[in-house]
Amino acid sequence: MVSSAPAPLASLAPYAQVKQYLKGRLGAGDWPPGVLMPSEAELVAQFSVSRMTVNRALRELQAEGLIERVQGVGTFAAQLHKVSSTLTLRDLHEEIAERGHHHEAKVVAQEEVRATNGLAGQLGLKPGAPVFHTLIVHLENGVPLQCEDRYVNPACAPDYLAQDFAKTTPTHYLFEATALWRAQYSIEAGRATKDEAKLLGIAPTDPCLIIVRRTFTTDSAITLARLVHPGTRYGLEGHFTP
Amino acid sequence: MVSSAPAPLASLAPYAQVKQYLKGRLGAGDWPPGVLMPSEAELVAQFSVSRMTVNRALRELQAEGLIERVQGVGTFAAQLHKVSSTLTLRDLHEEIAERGHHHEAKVVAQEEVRATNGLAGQLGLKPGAPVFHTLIVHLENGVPLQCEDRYVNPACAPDYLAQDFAKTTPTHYLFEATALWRAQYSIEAGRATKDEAKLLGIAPTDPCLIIVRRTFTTDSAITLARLVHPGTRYGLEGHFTP
DNA sequence: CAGTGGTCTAGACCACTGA
DNA sequence: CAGTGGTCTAGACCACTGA
Repeated sequence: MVSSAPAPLASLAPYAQVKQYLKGRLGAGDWPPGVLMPSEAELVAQFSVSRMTVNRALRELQAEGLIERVQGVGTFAAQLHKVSSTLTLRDLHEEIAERGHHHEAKVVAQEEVRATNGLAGQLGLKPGAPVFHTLIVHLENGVPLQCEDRYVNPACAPDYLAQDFAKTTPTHYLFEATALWRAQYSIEAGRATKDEAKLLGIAPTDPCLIIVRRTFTTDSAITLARLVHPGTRYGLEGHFTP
Repeated sequence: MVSSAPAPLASLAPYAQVKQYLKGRLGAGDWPPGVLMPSEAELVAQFSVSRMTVNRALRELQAEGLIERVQGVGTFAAQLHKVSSTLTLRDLHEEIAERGHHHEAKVVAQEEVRATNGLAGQLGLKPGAPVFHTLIVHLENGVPLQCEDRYVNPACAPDYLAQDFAKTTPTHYLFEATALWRAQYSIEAGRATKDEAKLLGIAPTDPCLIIVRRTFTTDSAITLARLVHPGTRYGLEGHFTP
């Protein structure tokens, strides 16, 4: 916090000041990608702080992908070579509620079935083993937004079939009832099945955004869900800032 | 590293050991969401390390969204309430090359045009101002995979039109030539335009995954791109592990 | 060899919460 | 008030790289 340190913005923790300073100069293009940046020792001198403080700032910038550090060599401005952004797959009920809209869920099916070979493989069960199945249409202000076709491993949520999914979404219930630890998903454009199209009130040829998601505990698969959205009514958005 | 500390795995830094221990117990469900976890002081005693070391482990777990910390109160197991995953939008050329396939780009248009009102607004230019435009079809092993309709702010990349986009993708060129700082995107299912369908060799009614992406420097918009992919040939995948 | 980052320590002061 | 986390310091030892 000495005169040589630029703009010592009041009330910001020292490590955050160092971080902000570096981020600003990176954003201004003062260190083009791949270029050697000031060493910890130089920043220590410049800001008159301890090395741990500078180190924290640099470690966090590294975690954010803005810089690269090599032991024994130095710190480099990172190549921003990919735009990686956080895509959040959330509970649809929350999403709709946040928009101030009304969410309604129509439960089309809620039953126990026998796992087909493919399904058993996906959930890590034996073919023919009992599996819980729900088919639910979610509406936003009365308009069908998502058709949720879901299979659940009974071992992970034994009470699944006893829930009233007109009141709680399966996503929400499973978040509460199970120890989610891992998830896997794919996002595709495709067509709804005939039944799904009917439930969504769209033409069978209408493009749909289809998300297939599997979640796991530490050990086993919890659920497999196919989420079909009319392309004209639902999209994903995101942004990326370092 | 005392006998009371469980499994002091050799050759892992102390902060990483603490982190791994907590992560393991969280994954095992030993601390259900919302529950009070050991304090820093308790972990200091348990692992016989300094508080800064424990603090680093906890801070990183917090950054990963696994725990929540409240000053004056304590550390709590987080509600894993959303599955947020890193979605990486990459250079298509790299993506195809990584699959060991052959990438080819057909440049359909490469020109200077005048910005329409809408486009000018998106790029922060005046209506009627000159804008660079390219229309390129990307093929994977000869099969059309993406139709890339892109507008570029001339101020950010004055030499854009002089590039040979059969050899370098616009994405790659712009990564090198500009100081990308922010990006925004949407992902939708929709239909290609008639022209796009012809270029992609699909029926105009075929569902497509459409990504619209805008990138920015610190100050101004760099580029607006509409990326149209045949739904049967392209999808996004991701996973999430804490 | 000097310079780099990776990590740790044993203390410190502080703001905050809840009893 | 005692307990919590947020942060900082001034030192330390180490592994690593390149000259």
